Amino acid sequence: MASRGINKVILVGNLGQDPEVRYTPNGKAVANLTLATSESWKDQSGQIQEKTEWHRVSMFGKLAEIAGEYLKKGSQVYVEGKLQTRKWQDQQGQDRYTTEIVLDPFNGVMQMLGGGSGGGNRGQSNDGGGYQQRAPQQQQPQYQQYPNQGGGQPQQSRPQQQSQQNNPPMAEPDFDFDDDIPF
Amino acid sequence: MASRGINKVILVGNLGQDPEVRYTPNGKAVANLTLATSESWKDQSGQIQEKTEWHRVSMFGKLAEIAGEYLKKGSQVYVEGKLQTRKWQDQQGQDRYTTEIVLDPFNGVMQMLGGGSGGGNRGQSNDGGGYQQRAPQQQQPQYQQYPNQGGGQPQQSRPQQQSQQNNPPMAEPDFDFDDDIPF
Amino acid sequence: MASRGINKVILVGNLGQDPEVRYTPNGKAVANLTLATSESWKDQSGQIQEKTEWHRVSMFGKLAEIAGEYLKKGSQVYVEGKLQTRKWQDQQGQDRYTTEIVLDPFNGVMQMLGGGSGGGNRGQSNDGGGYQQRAPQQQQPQYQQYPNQGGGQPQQSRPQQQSQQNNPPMAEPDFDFDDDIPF
Amino acid sequence: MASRGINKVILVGNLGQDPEVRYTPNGKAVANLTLATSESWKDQSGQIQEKTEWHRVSMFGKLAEIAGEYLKKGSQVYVEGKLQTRKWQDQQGQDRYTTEIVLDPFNGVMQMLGGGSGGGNRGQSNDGGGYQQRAPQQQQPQYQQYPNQGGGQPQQSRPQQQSQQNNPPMAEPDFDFDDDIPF
DNA sequence: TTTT
DNA sequence: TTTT
Repeated sequence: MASRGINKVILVGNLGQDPEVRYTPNGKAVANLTLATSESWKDQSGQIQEKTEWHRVSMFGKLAEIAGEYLKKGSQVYVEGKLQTRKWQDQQGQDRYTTEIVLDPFNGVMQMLGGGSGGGNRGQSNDGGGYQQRAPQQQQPQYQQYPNQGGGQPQQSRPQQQSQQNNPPMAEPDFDFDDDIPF
Repeated sequence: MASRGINKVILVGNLGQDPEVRYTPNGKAVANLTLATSESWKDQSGQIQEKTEWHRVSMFGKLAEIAGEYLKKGSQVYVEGKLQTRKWQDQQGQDRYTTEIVLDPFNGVMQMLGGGSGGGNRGQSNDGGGYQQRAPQQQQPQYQQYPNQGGGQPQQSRPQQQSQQNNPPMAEPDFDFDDDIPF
Repeated sequence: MASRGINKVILVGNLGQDPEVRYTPNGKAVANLTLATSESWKDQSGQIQEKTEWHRVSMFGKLAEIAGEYLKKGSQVYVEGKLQTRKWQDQQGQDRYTTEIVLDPFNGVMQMLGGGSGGGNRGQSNDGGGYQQRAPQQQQPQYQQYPNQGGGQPQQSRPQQQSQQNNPPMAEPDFDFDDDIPF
Repeated sequence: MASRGINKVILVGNLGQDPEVRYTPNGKAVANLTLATSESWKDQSGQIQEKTEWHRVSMFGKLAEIAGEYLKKGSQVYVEGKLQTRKWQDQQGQDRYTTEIVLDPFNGVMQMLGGGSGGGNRGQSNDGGGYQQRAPQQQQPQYQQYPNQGGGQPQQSRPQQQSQQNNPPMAEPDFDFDDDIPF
């Protein structure tokens, strides 16, 4: 993975809702987080102002499973990834663009914050909670992209469904992401 | 400027075109850069693939002036700022969202890269070229937001014009940004 | 503050001990934190290995006061600053070098993590806990460096004392840092 | 590679000298860079002050080879790695500590800046110059640490030599780093 | 020791 | 639309 340029996003924020985790036909997890970061300052009249920024964060595979298992609404988390803008069509067939923070296996870092009793873990299962997870590296690149499954399984046709509505379709990985890869 | 959360973007890339610099009625500069970062990798068949990501970068005041003076199409630049998503209406009155990297006086860093003959400077004027510019800090907060000018000068009505088309309006600062502040 | 180059450190870790806070003759706070970050991995025999890295973090003024008030041993914190290596003499008069992460008013960010009941606050005083503090900007540069006090107060001769021992002297700010500056 | 904490350093600077590249008995490259970052500002009397910070940067394997081939004194480079402090003994047997920025296969990023004629490449060989190199991921962890070679080749006894002098020994990787790994 |  |  060479590149000309650096594309890095670092966020520390709280989840606005439980992670959305979906599975590809091959059983790979894809998680979307909605993360809030906020700034507050005193305005000219001395009033405290606050502004919250919401971020869409996407991750895949093992990271997505960990997110689904340990994060919930309100959890505080550190994420590091790259900016990616995707084009999609809304109901009217118009082009729309959505920018997300994507954690891929080469740049993605996620760390749950506030370990101990104050941590952001779901339920009691605290094992591994509070541990950063670097996106596991892809060991042996596979020869099939996730969206173009050749097999006979019925496609879940996720993209098509979503392109009919006014919300962007779920992020898709731009790297190999296949059943046989152990993450 | 307290905050709950970290919202940081770091990019190193090349400008896709000369910076767009506009001026507010009060004479303050606003610059928009279009920055490319690209990744390349070998795909499964051994072919080299390349993917370019385009980023909108906005800066204000002195930083914007420096960008306008020293950067041009092709310039390589380091920028550090925050993610910000703005809502606007397109011609059809539909809500649209645009995500930008905003360099404000508290977090913004810009540095021109590749000094010397290979630098990204426009023309011969090299004074200060190749120098990083931290967004100058606001010394004395002023009492008027940039968009709500009270004076008698004719507004340049930039937002309105742009909300009639299908491109997002220019970014506006979310901090004080007034004539009397020396940046 | 122009610069040629970027010098940025981002840490998320836990304090190994309560912050050390000292005061200059002018009453300005200087805080030193000892921050642990650790990595764990499976070694070749499948054993889990862990390695902890310890970092010295220095901050000044308001940030130092906040650290002293809200952080304690074990607190989890995000810090962003710059790398700085200082030279000092040990008891034998030999040159020694110590590298620290310095949070100055232009680049420093500190954010307490794990808000709520799990937060890292000392005692009950939770006001402001869990809030990031950007190093306050210096409003009006003053004309006296912290170490060269002209007044009649007895110098606390901190550096001299410490240069007699085998521990590095406390970090000193490399920016204006004077009584009249409101931070 | 899980971790509790974030340990990240991002530098953009110029090399103070050509990279030092050495080879382990197994033929793996280890490179040390000396990187300058500088800040300049106007002091109280209006004089421009400048302060340069020097950083030791260590990298291994393929990254080290690229550094040795394409970087030279004066080259501008982006590096991203982690902070690591190593303990060593000087001639007098006293403990000394040296802090470095280490680019390991999991976090290391290096990008040569200032492509084109102003680039920092050595000689004419420009192939691949100006390309970022992420530290290649270790595909198959091997069972022998670099310093503990079992084979019959004569050790180059690098550490011992250096521990006799007052300069720190060369950095050593804290991860598997063996002949059979293709980087 | 670099760079501007 | 950039860059290599």
